[in-house]
Amino acid sequence: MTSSPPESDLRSRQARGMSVEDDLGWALGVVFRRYAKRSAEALDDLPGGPRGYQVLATAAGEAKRQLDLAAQLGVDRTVMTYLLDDLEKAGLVERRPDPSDRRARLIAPTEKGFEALCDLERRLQLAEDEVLGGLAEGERTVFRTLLARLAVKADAVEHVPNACSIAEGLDA
Amino acid sequence: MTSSPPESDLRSRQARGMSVEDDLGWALGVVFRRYAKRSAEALDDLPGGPRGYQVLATAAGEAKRQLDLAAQLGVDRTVMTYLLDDLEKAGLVERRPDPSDRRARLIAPTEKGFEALCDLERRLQLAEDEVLGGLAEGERTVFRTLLARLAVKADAVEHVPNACSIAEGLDA
DNA sequence: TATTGTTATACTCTATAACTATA
DNA sequence: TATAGTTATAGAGTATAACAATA
Repeated sequence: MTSSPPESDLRSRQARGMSVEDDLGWALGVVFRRYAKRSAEALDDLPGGPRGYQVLATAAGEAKRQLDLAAQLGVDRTVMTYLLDDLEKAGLVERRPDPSDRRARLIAPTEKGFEALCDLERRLQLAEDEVLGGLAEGERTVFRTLLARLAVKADAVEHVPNACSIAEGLDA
Repeated sequence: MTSSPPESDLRSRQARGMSVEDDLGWALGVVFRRYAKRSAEALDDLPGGPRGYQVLATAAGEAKRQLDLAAQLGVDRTVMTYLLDDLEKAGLVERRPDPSDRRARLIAPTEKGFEALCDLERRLQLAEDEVLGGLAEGERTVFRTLLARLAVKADAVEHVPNACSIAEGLDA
């Protein structure tokens, strides 16, 4: 490996007199990458890693068609094919024919898939706890609450019809 | 474009009875991606995008050698070469010979680079404000503070010598 | 002999296009 | 004609390896 000799980004920022507290982007990136890294480790043996988990978790609620699953998780439908190939090979999900449309396949976790999901969720919980390790119990709650509000807002904004799609709908 | 028909991830989670507040990973991902998207838009015309900005901002403090810059930002040294090629072509940074080592190059923003940096920082501030838009003023401060503490902790943990490197140092 | 920086090459991930089978 | 899913292919982005110049 040639890259990333781990020198602290923080140290140099402080040396330059920049206030860390003022840089949302830096903090957000560090925390997110740390969580991403920890959860990727937790999901290491799962085909598709974090995305394999998302597929498993999403399909666990109710059997979903491949294309819907892809749309929901924001992955390309071709990627979804590969992802499901691997998960199916590992015996974690199965493709069932959709009785109402013979072109479509319904994706559902197998029994083994459900068991794996339980275990994975427990491991992810540990990763979360580790990331929040710097905060006291009460602070964690506050942080989670505020973050969740930002996320809900961001999620809504991102999916709200924009000016263009509204305009398209209007010219009827 | 075939991918990502924007259906709300949130809606489906709620339909499944999962509590959003409990899922740190989901919230962190949504908020981070939203910030990443907004800041990428803000840095659209800058060679290298967000990473070009990081290079510019880091080199602005004091001229740095390419390899140090690469290590600090966690990018491969070969990627740094391409990045600097583009930034130099745009007239934003210059490679100066290091007087103390003729192999090395010191990277420093040009005057144009400094001007661009000012403008970019202003644009990034707007992106930050947009992401934090869901919170009241006092809440923003709390959120920033808690996030910063997590980030500082995570940054330290990530760069602290681990058991292996400590052991290596011991057998002297 | 080791290190800085460059270049060429290979690999990984993802998207595009073309295909089949249904509708 | 349009859609669900598959496959093959091409395209970014990134890393690996070999190289020249210097230490």
